[in-house]
Amino acid sequence: MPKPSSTHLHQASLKTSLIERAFAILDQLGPNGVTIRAVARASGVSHAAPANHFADRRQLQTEMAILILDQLLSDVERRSSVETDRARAYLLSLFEYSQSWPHRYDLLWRKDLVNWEDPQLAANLEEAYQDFIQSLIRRSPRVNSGGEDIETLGTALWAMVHGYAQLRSTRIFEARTDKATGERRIDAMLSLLLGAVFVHSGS
Amino acid sequence: MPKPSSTHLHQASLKTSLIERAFAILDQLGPNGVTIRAVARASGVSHAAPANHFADRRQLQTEMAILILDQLLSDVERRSSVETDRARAYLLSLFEYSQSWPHRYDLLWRKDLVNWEDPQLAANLEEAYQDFIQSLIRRSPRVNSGGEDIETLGTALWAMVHGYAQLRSTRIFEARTDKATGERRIDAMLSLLLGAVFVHSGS
DNA sequence: TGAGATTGATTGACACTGTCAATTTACAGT
DNA sequence: ACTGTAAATTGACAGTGTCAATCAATCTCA
Repeated sequence: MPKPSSTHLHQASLKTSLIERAFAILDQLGPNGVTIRAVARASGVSHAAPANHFADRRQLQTEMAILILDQLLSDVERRSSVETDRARAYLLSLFEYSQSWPHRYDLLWRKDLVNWEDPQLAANLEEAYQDFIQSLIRRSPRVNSGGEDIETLGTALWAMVHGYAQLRSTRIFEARTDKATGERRIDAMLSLLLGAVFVHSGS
Repeated sequence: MPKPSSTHLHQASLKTSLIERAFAILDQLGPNGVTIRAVARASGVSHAAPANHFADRRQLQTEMAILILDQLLSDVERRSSVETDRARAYLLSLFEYSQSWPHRYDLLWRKDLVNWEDPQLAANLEEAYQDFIQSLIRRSPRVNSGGEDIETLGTALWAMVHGYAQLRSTRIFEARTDKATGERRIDAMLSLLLGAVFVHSGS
């Protein structure tokens, strides 16, 4: 039960301050800039202070990843409230987030920087993914046979958006960071996959 | 015109030896293990020797990326010679390579480790991608309207395979490294996208 | 042949990094 | 007041990339 006042000389518990600064650095310098010492420096504490709150650099970044995923999912909710198609909300939010916060998105999927064995992180993603699949089923209950095809479709959609987001930051696939172009492209790809499949099986 | 003999005390020019060792380390320890000093150590030279052949650590890895892309494309050719569908050869090779050589595949797309502004690397990828698009067109010349749709389809396919390959190494999408399962999944996704589209417009 | 230049490797240093150990500081409870 | 605990500090160690100075061997050209 930590009191709102400080233990030492920091207002908020140092931990939240560290994470705040870490995000500022991440957005500016990318994942490589997020060093324990840089974060400590930016928070005005000694280089070993963070060790009291994060065992590792990896654990700091893992906790950041959890927050990033939270953010992303709240974007999904926001979008989902103005658009009826929840599955689309997932995919479009995924892409938009990756373009708006490239370094956060990068960090999220970096297996060497983030511990994906972390139960909370894994559970949160799993839950989101299952919800995504459910929203796909709800969207069109009478797709082919069992749920196997829907699972495949969901994987294909998510992977496609993710892959496009990642590849856009290299050279392949128009390297322009023009977000509008990217969104048009994503839209076309989605109707390609969604449209074709659902047309194929009824409707 | 370097003679086949050594300049100092190395048989082959040190540069190729360095790259060889670098690949061995990469395959074993992943991208983070490929440090200038480790490569030098493994080659039995001093820590600053590599500087004569690679300006940067980044440049070493960029040259490795070029070789990786070469390898991958030669896999495409090999597969393409036994399968008539060249577009499929691209996609299946892409996936198989990513599973057989996970660390090489990782390195290839790491923007912070590899310089994608490098003209040769960029040109090689661009050429491959255009060839892939061409093979898609050749596969089914009478798809919708212009080449715009094909371009979108190509992007969707490549992105999907790439995204699936990457996401498989986290937790989402069966984390099992069971290659067979992955290949079945990829196959299903491909027929989803390819099948649906082509069915949709003729055939 | 021999003198000079050039290439390639070495050593040593610097500023970083993550992490650990020992220490000091501040607070809480009895 | 004393003790104990939690948190922050200092200091060290082994790594890292990169740069400068040095040194050796080869090549070039007269």
